[in-house]
Amino acid sequence: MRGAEINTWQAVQTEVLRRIRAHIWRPGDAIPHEEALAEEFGCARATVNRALRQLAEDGLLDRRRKAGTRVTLNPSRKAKLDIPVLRVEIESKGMRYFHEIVSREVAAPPLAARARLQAKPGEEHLHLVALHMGDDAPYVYEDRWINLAAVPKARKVDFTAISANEWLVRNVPFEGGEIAFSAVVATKRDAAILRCAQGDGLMAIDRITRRAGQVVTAVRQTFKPGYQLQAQL
Amino acid sequence: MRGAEINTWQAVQTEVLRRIRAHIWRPGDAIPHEEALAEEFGCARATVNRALRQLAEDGLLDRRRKAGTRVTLNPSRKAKLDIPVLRVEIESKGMRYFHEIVSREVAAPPLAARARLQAKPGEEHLHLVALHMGDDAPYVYEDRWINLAAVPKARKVDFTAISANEWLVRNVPFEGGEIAFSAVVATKRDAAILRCAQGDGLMAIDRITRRAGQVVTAVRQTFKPGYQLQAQL
DNA sequence: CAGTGGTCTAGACCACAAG
DNA sequence: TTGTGGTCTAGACCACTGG
Repeated sequence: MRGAEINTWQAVQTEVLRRIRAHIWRPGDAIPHEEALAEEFGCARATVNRALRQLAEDGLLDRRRKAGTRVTLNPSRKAKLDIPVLRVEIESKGMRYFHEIVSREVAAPPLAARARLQAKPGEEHLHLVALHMGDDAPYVYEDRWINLAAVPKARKVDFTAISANEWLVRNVPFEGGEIAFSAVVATKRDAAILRCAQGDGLMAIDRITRRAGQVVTAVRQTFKPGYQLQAQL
Repeated sequence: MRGAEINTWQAVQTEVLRRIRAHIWRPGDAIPHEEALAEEFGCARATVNRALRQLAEDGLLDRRRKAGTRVTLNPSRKAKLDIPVLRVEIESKGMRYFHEIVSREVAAPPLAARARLQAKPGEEHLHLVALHMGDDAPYVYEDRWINLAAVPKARKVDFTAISANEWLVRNVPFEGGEIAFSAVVATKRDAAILRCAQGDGLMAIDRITRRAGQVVTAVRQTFKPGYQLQAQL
């Protein structure tokens, strides 16, 4: 007899995965088309489509109209990173969250920052330096520019009551942006603010958030020594 | 007259997104149920479902049976990272790829590595240290343990012809794993291998890959100074 | 218990791209 | 040109969970 019927998309996906892992279908091979699989499994084509579509999104299959479906040759491992609001991240580790504003000014950004902000010379931005603490120890320190032309309301917000990140997330729906991770060496200033040693290796995250073609905010967050960013494969 | 009909799942998604961004539906609010939206948009419920399901996967909506659909209160920004095979990454930057084996031995891993490998004392593993080059300059240096109990074939593979990563991806279908990013300071040894200065800040990636409950391989990759990991939000 | 999302089906038409 | 995936529909039943 045949095994249990394969008539849910998860079951189809599991079976297809099994065949890929068992090398019944090898990297680069074409697999049967949806209609054929639907007939074999005894389910609707939409069910097969749902299963294969997700495997394609996960990078295990390559699908093209007319060309059919193939097992990906060079599967790039995809990691999904959650970048939570810092308060949530710190509190989820069981620590008490607190943050303080180190400095706040309205000014025209210097040349280096202007490029990232797509700002014209002399255009005023809000410049915030803030420190996020977990259990009274520095956790991350951020240097942020907020485009007042895009977010005029920000000029009057009390960012000691709510962090800039959190306020922006809640009040300025963003449409996209870029994020980059790099490793830096703690400068004397970094060390003083984060209470670490000069020369420590620190993780830095640079983010740019856009809306309607404008840059809403650009921020560099510098994490305490030993910080790890984790994800599942 | 009404605008163009909303009868593709992308159009539904766009319209829902617009309402979230325009704060017509605010964070924490419940939105109409699928059937109501389907009627409003003049499309099938399955179409609405497809649109909302993906928004939920992206973290913008919370959906629960009976409770309905709500706009997520603390949207964590999700970044999708592609971790390609290094050869592909380097070649995609227009550089010529080359790699060399620094050392290769079969040995029982030391205590520190044993934990990550879930290995018993005395269990033999393949220990590989390799250097990946882009245009004859060191790009990343990796220290890898391969579990020979899980992958006996690896013992005889010529890893000068194909990198361990690439061989494993093609020959040992993995089922999952963890990845962690951190910042380290270049040791004297790191500096010698990567041809950088001792004390430079370096990005390090630790990966563990599993299959059938076993650890297949654990690797630490240390990148050249200035390396950035980029992603879209 | 009953409301809501989750999924399946059978059929249809469309969009894209390989040959 | 034509095969293949992409999507929509209308209806149905199921699974979970809030009240």
